[in-house]
Order: sequence, then C-alpha cells, then structure tokens
Amino acid sequence: MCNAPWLTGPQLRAWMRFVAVVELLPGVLDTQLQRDAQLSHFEYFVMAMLSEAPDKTLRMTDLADHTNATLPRLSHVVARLEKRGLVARTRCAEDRRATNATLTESGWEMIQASAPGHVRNVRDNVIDLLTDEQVGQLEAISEALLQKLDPANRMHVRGE
Amino acid sequence: MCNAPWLTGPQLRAWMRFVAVVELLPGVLDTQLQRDAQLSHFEYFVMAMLSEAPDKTLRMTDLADHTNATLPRLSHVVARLEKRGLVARTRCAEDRRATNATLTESGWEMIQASAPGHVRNVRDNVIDLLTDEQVGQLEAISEALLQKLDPANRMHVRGE
DNA sequence: AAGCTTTGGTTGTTGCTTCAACTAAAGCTA
DNA sequence: TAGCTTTAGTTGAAGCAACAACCAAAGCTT
Repeated sequence: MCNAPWLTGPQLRAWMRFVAVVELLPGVLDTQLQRDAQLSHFEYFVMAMLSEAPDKTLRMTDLADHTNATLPRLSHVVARLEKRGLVARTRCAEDRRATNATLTESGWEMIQASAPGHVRNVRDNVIDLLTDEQVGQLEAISEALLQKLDPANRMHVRGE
Repeated sequence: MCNAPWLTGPQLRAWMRFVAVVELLPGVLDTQLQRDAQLSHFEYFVMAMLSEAPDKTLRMTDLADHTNATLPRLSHVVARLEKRGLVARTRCAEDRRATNATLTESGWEMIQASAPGHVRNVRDNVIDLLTDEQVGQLEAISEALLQKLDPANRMHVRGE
C-alpha cells in the first residue's frame, strides 16, 4: 500500500485484530449496561470510581482523572446522573472553586444491582475466552501500553 | 476459568488495565490522523478498506461489514468524504438498489500521504512497546476475543 | 490591597453516532 | 401482473463528546 516503513507480517496481523477488538468491545459493554441499567459504560465507570472512593465522594478533577474524561465531559455526565438522583454535587468547603461529586444511596444501589450483570458480560466476552496464561499476558501487554498511553497513571490502575 | 460472580485478583488486574487501554487508544489514533490529515480514524479505516478493494470500489453493505459500521453511519461518513472529493458514489448497474463507493484519485493520494504517519503512530503507541513475543500473544488473544465479538468475521481480519 | 495569573468548573456550539422512519428496487407468490 | 416482503440505502431527529468561551475563587506579586 505504500513505500514507507510498514509493519511486518506478524505485526500487521496482530494490529488488525487488536484494532478490531478495540473497535468492537465498547459496543458490547455499552449495550449490556444500557439494556440492564440504562447506563452507558462510561456512566457506570464514573459511578464505580465513586463507589470505591472514601465517603463515595471525589472532586470533579480527581474523578475526571480516574475516568480519563475531560472536565466538560464529566460535568455534563454528572449533571445527567444528578438529574436521575444517582449522584449529588456539593460545593467544597475548603476550596470553594471545587465541586464534590458523591454517589447517592440510590446510585450505590444501582451499582450494586448492575455489577453482577456487568461482570457476567466481561467474563462472557473477554475473560472466560482466554486461558489463565493469556489473562496474565494481557495484563503485561496492557501495562506496557499504559506506560505510554497514560504515563501519569491518571486512571490509577496500578495496585488495588 | 471458574464461574464465580466476581473476578479473581489476576483477572481483575488484567481487566482494569485492558479496559483503560481500550478507553485511551481510540483518542490517540484519532488525534494524530485529525492533526495530520483532518481524518477521523474511522474515516481513515473506511478509505483504507476501499484502497485495498478491487477497483478501489465496494458496495456500501460490504464496506459497512469491513468496517463494522451500521449502514446509516457509513452513509453519513461517505457523504462527508464525497463532499470532500475523497470518495465517489455511483449507482450499481446490476442491482439498482445498491450503491458503489469508490476511492477517488484524490482519496488515494490522501491515504498514501497519511499512511506513513499513521503507521508511525501505531508503532510508537503500540507495536514498538511490545516484544515480538508479546505481539504474537496479542494476536492470539485478539483472535480469541474476535470469535465472540465478531463471529461472522465481518471485519475480514483473517488471512493476509 | 490592586492587579495579574492559575485553577476548578460550567455552559453553549458544533459534529458525529444512533435510532427510527422512509424510499425505491428486487424478489416472491398467487 | 398485482400485491406482499425483503433488501439497499438515505434522511432527519435526538443524544453524547470535543472544543472553546466563559465565570468565579485562589494564589501571587508588588
């Protein structure tokens, strides 16, 4: 297709398959959550991050980091979740520029209720399709990619 | 490979990292192509599929399969590309319901010109971060996932 | 303390994706 | 050949994301 530095055969095969997976997977995650909880995967992820935070509360900036969202995107999403009563926003006392987002009781129940189905979906479409060895390989590969894609470790994915 | 409701430690670590990669990678691909060619990754992919087809022409339905797009999505995208003179649409003679999309000379030049930068980007952010062994593992893992994500092999990713 | 800069967040506009009609050509059935 | 169904594709409306402009509180600098 060109005279430039292209990929070798094995590299090209790996890339074509991998990029197909990256294209297809978000749809699979979104579809199940939309059907079962009327939540996009991103909304679910936002609420999941809040559910693991102390007091189920995070400042918008921190939450944006955890979810790899821009602040405008997060602001809109949290506004929608707030309208549905799943999250509450409160002005931060120490720094009155800041806003805290808190998972409400209702939001907590929503996450609790939808987690099993989501995990089932992740198993069915990813984890259970791989051997234990491949799961380990996938972790190492993802770890290597994240050092470039997310050098500051914004998504806080190291160490649970 | 058990059937438990939650994920085991290693599975959870692998999933968290992998989902972060899936979230971050599209942005990296889009940003470079947008900057260098005013093309989204999807638009690039559409044109790349056309460039490899006989006569650089594909029916809309086939093109939709190759790119995992819905027909409406593809129709809109091709309309935009046509407006920019990169793709041309013509009625199919044998089946007058059908539309053929053809990569124009200008579109061909655009792909030729942007391919090296795109490949460079893929190398920098994915391939060159992995060992040859990991590239092989990634292919096998992606292949396993695609059998579930794309059972009909719509994205025609087999066999180079 | 006045004035500039930085930080934290929200709002509005534009563009793309999805979903739901809708048109038109084929194909089938009687 | 009339009438129904399926297939191919387009179009329009609605919703979410990216970007830019904006406001307000903090923090510096003098």
